Amino acid sequence: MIDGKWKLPIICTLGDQTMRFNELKREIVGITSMMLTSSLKELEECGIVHRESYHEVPPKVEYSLTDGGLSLTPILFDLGHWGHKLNTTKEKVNE
Amino acid sequence: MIDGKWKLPIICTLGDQTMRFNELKREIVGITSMMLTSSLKELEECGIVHRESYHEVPPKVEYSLTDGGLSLTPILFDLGHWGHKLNTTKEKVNE
DNA sequence: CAGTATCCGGACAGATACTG
DNA sequence: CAGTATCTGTCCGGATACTG
Repeated sequence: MIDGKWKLPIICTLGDQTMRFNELKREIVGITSMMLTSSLKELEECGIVHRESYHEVPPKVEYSLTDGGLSLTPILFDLGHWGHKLNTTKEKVNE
Repeated sequence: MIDGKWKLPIICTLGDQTMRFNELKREIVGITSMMLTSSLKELEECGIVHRESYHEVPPKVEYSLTDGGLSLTPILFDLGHWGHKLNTTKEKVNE
């Protein structure tokens, strides 16, 4: 569901903010327009990301997490903690 | 870290049990020896899975989750719950 | 029983160039 | 600004056959 290399970085970067396309692109180092576009589209289809498009010139599109997406972040936070703890434990063993 | 198609199924199947190679292979539908071997090896290197090998004939190898691996399961459980809730919400919207 | 060796196809990430 | 189109290479997963 959140597969692909960039979904997690996007969700974490977005957090509780509302960001525009190029803001995200600048924040997420190494991502290309293509990857960002396709990842955002999939996240939107999953109901994780909300997309607000203003039909203006120049175009303006804002992305934010839906409630569903927001409810994922604490779990991701736990997961991050778990990964960190696991690594420090491993380092201790290696010493 | 837990990428690849089979890591999660393996962790979930293992749970708090100790299982042998072919037990896992039988339980996890569709997995091949290769995938199971390589996934188990990576999980072992991450410190998630413990491997106990008895040098007998016929060979006997038992796999179980380490404490680190066990501490992951509740998070995975939350994640599963989250995914489920997200889907049911989406279905409601589609109705 | 518990793997290893080898080959193969397809999906995906990335680079580049272009557009409304 | 916010994307799309196209091409390309790589790597992962899968099938099959073999082994201590």
